[in-house]
Amino acid sequence: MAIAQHKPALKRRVTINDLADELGLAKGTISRALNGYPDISASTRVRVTKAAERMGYQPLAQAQAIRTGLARSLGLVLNAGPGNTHKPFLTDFLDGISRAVSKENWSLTVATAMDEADEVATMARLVNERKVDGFILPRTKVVDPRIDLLRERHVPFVLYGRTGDPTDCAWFDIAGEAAIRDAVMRLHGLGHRRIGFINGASVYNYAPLRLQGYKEGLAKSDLPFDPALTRSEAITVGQGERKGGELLQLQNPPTAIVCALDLAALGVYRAAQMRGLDVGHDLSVVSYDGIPEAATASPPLTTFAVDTRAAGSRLASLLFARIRGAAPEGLRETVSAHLIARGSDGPAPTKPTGGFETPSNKNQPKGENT
Amino acid sequence: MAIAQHKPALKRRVTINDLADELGLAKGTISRALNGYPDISASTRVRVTKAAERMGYQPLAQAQAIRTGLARSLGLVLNAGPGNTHKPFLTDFLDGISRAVSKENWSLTVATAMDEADEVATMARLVNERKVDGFILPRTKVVDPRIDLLRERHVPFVLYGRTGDPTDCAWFDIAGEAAIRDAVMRLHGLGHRRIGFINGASVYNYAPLRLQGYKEGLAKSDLPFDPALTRSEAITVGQGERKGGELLQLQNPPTAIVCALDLAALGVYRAAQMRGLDVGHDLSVVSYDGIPEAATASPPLTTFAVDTRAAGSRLASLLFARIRGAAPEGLRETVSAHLIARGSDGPAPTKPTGGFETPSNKNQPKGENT
DNA sequence: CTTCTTGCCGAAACCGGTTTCGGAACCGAG
DNA sequence: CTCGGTTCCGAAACCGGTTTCGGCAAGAAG
Repeated sequence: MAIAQHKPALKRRVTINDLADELGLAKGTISRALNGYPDISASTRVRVTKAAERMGYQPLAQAQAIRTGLARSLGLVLNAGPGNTHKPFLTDFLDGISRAVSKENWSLTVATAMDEADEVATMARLVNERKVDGFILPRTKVVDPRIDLLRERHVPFVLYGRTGDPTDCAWFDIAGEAAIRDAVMRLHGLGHRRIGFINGASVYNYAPLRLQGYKEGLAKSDLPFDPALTRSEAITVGQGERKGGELLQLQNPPTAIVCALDLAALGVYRAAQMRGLDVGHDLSVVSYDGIPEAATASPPLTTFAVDTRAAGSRLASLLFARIRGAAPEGLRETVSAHLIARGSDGPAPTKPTGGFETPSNKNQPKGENT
Repeated sequence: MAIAQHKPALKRRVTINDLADELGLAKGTISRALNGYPDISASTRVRVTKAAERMGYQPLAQAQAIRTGLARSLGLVLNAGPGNTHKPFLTDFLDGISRAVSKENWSLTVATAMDEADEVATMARLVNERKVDGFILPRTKVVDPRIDLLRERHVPFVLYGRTGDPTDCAWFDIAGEAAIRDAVMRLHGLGHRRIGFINGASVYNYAPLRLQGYKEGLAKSDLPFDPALTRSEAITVGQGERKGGELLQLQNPPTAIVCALDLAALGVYRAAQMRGLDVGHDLSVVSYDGIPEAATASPPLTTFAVDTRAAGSRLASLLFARIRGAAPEGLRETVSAHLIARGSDGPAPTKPTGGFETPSNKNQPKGENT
C-alpha cells in the first residue's frame, strides 16, 4: 500500500465539467439532460442522471442563480421590535418551513427588523441582493406596507394571515373568526348569557375577523351584542389582566370571557384570582392559540389550538407554487383551529358572578384534547 | 413633461459592466478598485467608488461566490426535535445574529433538524451546496458530533457554549458555573445551610460546569457537598417539579434550591406549593436563564439572566473573524450572567422547613433588577 | 436517389463577478 | 539617449453553471 496522499478531506466538489469529461459529452448537454430539456434522447438522459447520482453531483445553487436569477432560497423577516418578543411558536414555525424547503433543496434566509419600516427596508435589501426568491409574511396587518413593496416589485410572496386588499395575494390562514364564533356558542351551550370578548391588536388582520366571529357567535346564540363587554389591544399577560379586570368590575359582569389570545387569557386568570373568582367555575374562559403554557396553567386553559408547524410547511409550499408561476388566486387556504377542551370553562354560575354562591359542580363535562 | 415610459419598477440591477461603461474602464479594473487591490491609483479608486455609490451598485453576492467560494451567509441549524420546542430566547438570539450579519451585508441561513444525526446531515448539505460559509452552533454538548464534522471539513464555526475538546474551537459562552457559585454563596449569606441543586441535561456542556460551580459555592461557604441534595436532567417545568418534590420530601430537606434552569425552578414552585411551602420564605429558590415568565411568576423569580441578543451578536462577530482567518484560540469569550434579585429567595427559615413556623419577615432585603 | 424534416448534440456565448498576466506609460539613473 | 524599474490599467481567462444556435446524421417524403 502506498502512503496515502494527503489532503484527502479537501475533496473538490464534482462539477458539471467533471461529468462532461467522464461521459464524453459537452457540458451544455449535461445541463440540458439534467434540466429536462426535450432535445435530449432518453438514453443519454438516463446515462447522465445515473452518472450524476453515482458521482454525487449537485449543481451549485449560486452558479445557477447568476444565470437563472433564482437563488433557491425563501425569505422570512421577523419583527423583533419591543413587544414582539414572545413568540412561543417560532421554533415550530421555522421547522415547518425548513422541512418543506429542505425537501426541495432550497434554503431559508431569515432576518430580523425592529419595526415596520425596517421590515420593508430589510426585505428590499434581500431582493436587491437577490438573496431570496420570495417571502413568507407572518402577522399580516389590515394595511400592510410589506405587501405594497412586494406587489410593486413583483416579488412572489405568501401571507400567513389575510389582509385588507387581497389583490395579488396568496395566503394561508387559520379561521380564527370561526374558532371565536364556536367559543361563544360553546359557552352559550354551557348556559352563559353574558359573554365578554377581549381582542388582540387591531392593526393585525385577525382582530376585526375575530370580533366578527364573536358577533356571529352571539347572533347564532340569540344573544345581543353589548359593546361594553368587549375590549381589544390585549396581546400580553399584563394587558389581558387589565382588560379582564375592566370587564369583571362592571356592575353586571360577564360570566364568561372569550380571548383572542392565550396570553391575554392568562392575564384574565390573574384578574379573576385577584377578585377571588375561581376560573372554570365562577368565570369561564375560552381562548385561542394553544401556547404550551395554556396546558400547565391552573386550571388548564380551554383553547383553540393552531398547528404552527403545519402552517409553516403549507406556507412554504404555496410560496414555491407562486414562485413557479401559479396565480395567487389559486393559492389561498384557510383551515380551522381545533378545540382543546380543558378546565377553564364550565357551566354558568347560578348566581350572577360575585361573592358567595353554592359550590356548584366543579366542571367536568369536557373532552380532553379533542 | 413626457408621458412616463412604463415598466419603471422593473429597474435592472446595475452591474459591474454598467459601471465600466460609464467610466470607460475595464470591468476588471472596477473590481480591483472596489476590492482594494494595490495596483489601482488613488484617483481612479475614488472615481470608481463615487460612481458606484451614485449609481447604487452592489455586487451580486452569488456571482462573487462562484469565484471566491464565499456565499456571504452564516448558517444556523436548530434542533426542533421533541423536547426542544421551548426556546423563549430564539427571537432575541436570531435578532442578535441578524443585526451583526446585516451590518456586513451578509445573510443568515437557518435550517432545522429533528435530532443529532439530522443536524449533522443538514449541516453537511449546507456546506456541500456552499450555501453557508460558517456555522453558529447553539447548545453545545460535551461531545458534539457537529464539531467533529466541521473540524474535519475545515469549515469555520463558533460555539455558543464550550465543549469537551476545545481543539480548533472558537466560542462565546456565559459563565454559568460562576452564576451558580454566586447563587449558592448568596443563599449562604442569607443563612441557608442546606442548599440543594437541580441541574439540567448532562449531555450539554453547561451541566457539569454548573455542578462544579455549585460545589465551588459550597466550598467557599464552608458547606459540605451532599450528593443527596443534587438532582439533574430537569429541563422542563414537569421535570423540575418532580426533582424538586424529591428534594423536598427528604427527611432533612434543603431550605434553598438552586436551579440550573428557570423552567425547572418554576417546577420547584409547584412542588413547594403542593406541600404548602411559601416560596421566598419557607423555601428559597435561585435560578438561571432569565426567561420572561420568571418575572411574572409569583413570587417573581430571582435568577441570573443572560443577554441572548448580545450573545447572538458576539457569536456572529466571532464567526466573521474566524471566516476571515483568525485563529480560533484568540476567539474565545466568556461573559457573566447578571443577577436579577427578586422575591423567590430570602432569609433561611428559623425552623427546619416543615409545617408551621413563625411568620417571619416576608423577605424584602433585595435589590430590584440589579 | 435527392430533398426535407426531425432528433440529437457540440460549440460558444452568456450571467456577473474575480484574478492573472502582460504591456504601455512614466520615472529616474547612467 | 538608453535602460531597468514602477505604476497603473486593459485584455482575457476563469468560476460553474444555463441557454442559444447551428449542424450532422438518420429517417421520411417525393
